Amino acid sequence: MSDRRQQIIDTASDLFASHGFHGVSVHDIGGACGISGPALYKHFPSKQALLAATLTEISQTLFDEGQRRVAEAAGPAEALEALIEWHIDFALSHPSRIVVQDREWPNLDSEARAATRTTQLAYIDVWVGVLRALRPDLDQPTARATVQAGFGLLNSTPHSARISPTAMREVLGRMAANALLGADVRA
Amino acid sequence: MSDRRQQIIDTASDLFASHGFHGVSVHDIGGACGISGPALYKHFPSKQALLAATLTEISQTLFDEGQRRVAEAAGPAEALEALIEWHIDFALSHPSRIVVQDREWPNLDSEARAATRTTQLAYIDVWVGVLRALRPDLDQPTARATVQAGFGLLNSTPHSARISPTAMREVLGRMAANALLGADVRA
DNA sequence: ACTTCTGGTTAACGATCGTTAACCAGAAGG
DNA sequence: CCTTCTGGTTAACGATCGTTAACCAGAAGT
Repeated sequence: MSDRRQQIIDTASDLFASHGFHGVSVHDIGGACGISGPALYKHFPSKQALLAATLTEISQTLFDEGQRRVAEAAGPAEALEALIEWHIDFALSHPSRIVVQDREWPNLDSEARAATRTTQLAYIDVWVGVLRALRPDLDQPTARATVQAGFGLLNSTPHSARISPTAMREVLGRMAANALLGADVRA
Repeated sequence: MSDRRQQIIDTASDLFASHGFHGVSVHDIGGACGISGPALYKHFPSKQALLAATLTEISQTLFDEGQRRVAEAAGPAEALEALIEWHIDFALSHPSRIVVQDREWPNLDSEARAATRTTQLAYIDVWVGVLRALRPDLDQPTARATVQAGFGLLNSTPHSARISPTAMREVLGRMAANALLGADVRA
């Protein structure tokens, strides 16, 4: 079964992150999996479908686990803390997924793009719900923009400098909490 | 003279942002400029060189103006405020440049990549200098990671824009200041 | 034991890409 | 008036790409 399928997704994710969707050939992907070229078509109907599988897997994982952690949290403050920790953990342990997710979605055909967009929006709205419980002053569009800026902050990890994962976790967690919750430090 | 050259850079920047470097052909770029295909080679020696010109222009602009605004500022707090405002203005008015800058640099050859990396690092260090004046507790690697996370936050604009530019400016400015300066709101 | 299914292989096709070549209209300069 | 330079054109080349076709070894099913 699809031990292979998952291996292909993992491998392709790394390659897409490094060179971009159009910068990687099916021959490259197959080769990195120990098989070659057209063998991919035994697992995916096209190269685009492989990208689509990668992207939907990511957004589904983020959404499912995010929702789970919110449901388990004692209150909105704990929920936000749990979301931040979850997103940081995912971004630190799967940097190439993060890169692919916000770099390659224009390369999807319109149906796959709509599908992942829906799941991404659902994930955003998990955050928005928690955030608005803590900051009722924010209307929904503003809360969405705020959350998306928070993602930009957290997703900067793969591009960023060399400090230890532990230190990075601390830096990002503090920055995200301050960005999302803080009263204006400027007068 | 190179009215055309600049037009090509501007046009290519938009196309690269929409479809990725390898997703756009020289025929596409030329066509969008009203000329066609190989005419580009009268202005740039290769497609990669066009991308390199785009990226160096962006990083140089960010660095030059950033440095200028810091030099004109009355103190570190005003300098940081000026940097935030400058970066937001640039990101809001040139979203495709922002996208291209942090998406396409793996597609450069190694010398061009090194060159733009140097300028980007210089821009980061402008921020780092200002930030460490305000937060002497941060060592340099941590300050760099902090600044880069701040860029991630500010650079999220192109992926987000569903509120007015004015509102976005306010949201991002507040979030960035809190992320960079705020004392930990958790405790 | 025979058939079917699964997941590979290599070869080949048509399309498209970046790039070069050959050519040319018009402005600039002497 | 002749030459040179500038910035275009179209045609063509070789490489590479995604995809399909044809084939095949081995496991599984009956």
